[in-house]
Amino acid sequence: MAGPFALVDGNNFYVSCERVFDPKLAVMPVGVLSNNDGCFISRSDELKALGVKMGQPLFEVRDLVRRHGVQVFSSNYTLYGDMSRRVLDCLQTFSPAVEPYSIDESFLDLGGVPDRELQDFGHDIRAQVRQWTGIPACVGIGPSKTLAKLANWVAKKRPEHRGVCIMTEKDAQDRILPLVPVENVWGIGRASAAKLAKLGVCTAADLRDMPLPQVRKALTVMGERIVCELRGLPCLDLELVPPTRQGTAVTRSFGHPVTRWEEMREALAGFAARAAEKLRHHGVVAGYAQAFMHTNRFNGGPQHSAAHGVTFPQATGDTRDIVAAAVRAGEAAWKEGFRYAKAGVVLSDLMPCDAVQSALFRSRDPDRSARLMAAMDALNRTLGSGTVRPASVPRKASWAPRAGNMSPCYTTRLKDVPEAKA
DNA sequence: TCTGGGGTCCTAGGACCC
DNA sequence: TCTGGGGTCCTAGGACCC
Repeated sequence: MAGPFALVDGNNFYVSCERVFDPKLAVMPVGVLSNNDGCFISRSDELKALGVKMGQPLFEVRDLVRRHGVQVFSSNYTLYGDMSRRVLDCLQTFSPAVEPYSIDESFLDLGGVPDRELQDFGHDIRAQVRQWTGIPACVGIGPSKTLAKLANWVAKKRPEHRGVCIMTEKDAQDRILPLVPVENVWGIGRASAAKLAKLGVCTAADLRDMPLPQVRKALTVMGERIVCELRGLPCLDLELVPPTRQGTAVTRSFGHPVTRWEEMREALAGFAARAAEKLRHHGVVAGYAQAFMHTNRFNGGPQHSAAHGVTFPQATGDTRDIVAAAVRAGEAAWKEGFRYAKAGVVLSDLMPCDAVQSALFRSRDPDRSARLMAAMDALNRTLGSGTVRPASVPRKASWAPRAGNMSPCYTTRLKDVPEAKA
């Protein structure tokens, strides 16, 4: 196990992406909404100061949004994904071992950087990410991933650190851990925090100092691992090769309630086609497909929630198989007379394409299928997604999620590239 | 009226087997 | 009337993450 580890995290990442391309947003309260323009999932500091919470529904704060001129964006994952890649390119110049952890966070192995240089190194990372991409970031450094995460949280919360917090030394840990509420430790959520509170464990330091058997009893093996990491004994290494995934899903809330099977069928077919693309992108096939749908659980109307699955005779990545299975499963789950708010297609039992067990009676020649899918993916990549699609998927979805204020794809679509006049 | 999406891991409990 | 024990596998559900 190497280390120390750094965690680099883009501040208010989606909001920062919007700000890079629209400088007048810099001093305004800005928020980015979840799909379907539902909840706030990224907030500028100004918006946080107005009291808008993470995950808060837009409709609850409409008044405040109007009064304060809050700039509200629909999420633009094409933009955020591309910005994320640029940040990653930048980080890779600082360490040969970088683990992208989420769209806005990466772990770096800083083995080989002398302790006394870590502070400057952290500031260099921050400055270069800012200069190359325009994204403000914070850096936390510690002997384990959990302590690096915790240091990053401190760097973000406490301005006196100027965006970089080093927790490699024991005395820094002893100083800082008592100040961090235990629910801010990576892996401790609401339920665990409530359990710990009953035991009088309130801070990261309290948790670190718990006897292991007691931790195990309260939080199982996960808790034990967290405590070891808090003590500076790394249990988690960088994951430099992404683990093979267990499943993949495409699910959406609808822009309006869906009441007709016809519309649901189109939606499921579209989700299935997209899920099949994701499979092929990862070089895997699926053995099982599930469709689910449910009504709006918030509105007190008649509720229905159902799921149905189909096992493939032979694991497949062929859009035609997956769409057919999803529609069949959906038909079994469908019940007339409800206002459906959301549906999805989940694929599981994934395995690498080359490990597929041949079915005794197969309906398709796998080589022909693979060639057809590759051709279709290539066309959709170059000519735009949805150019070639199953006949059951309409060009424009009637149930499409709301996206009232989407920013341009500044970095990935030629007509959206910003113009500069010199 | 309006409340996201996509993952991972662990555990408990039932089915099944010898 | 008395009615085993221990293992595996699978699934559903909870908890957590961003």
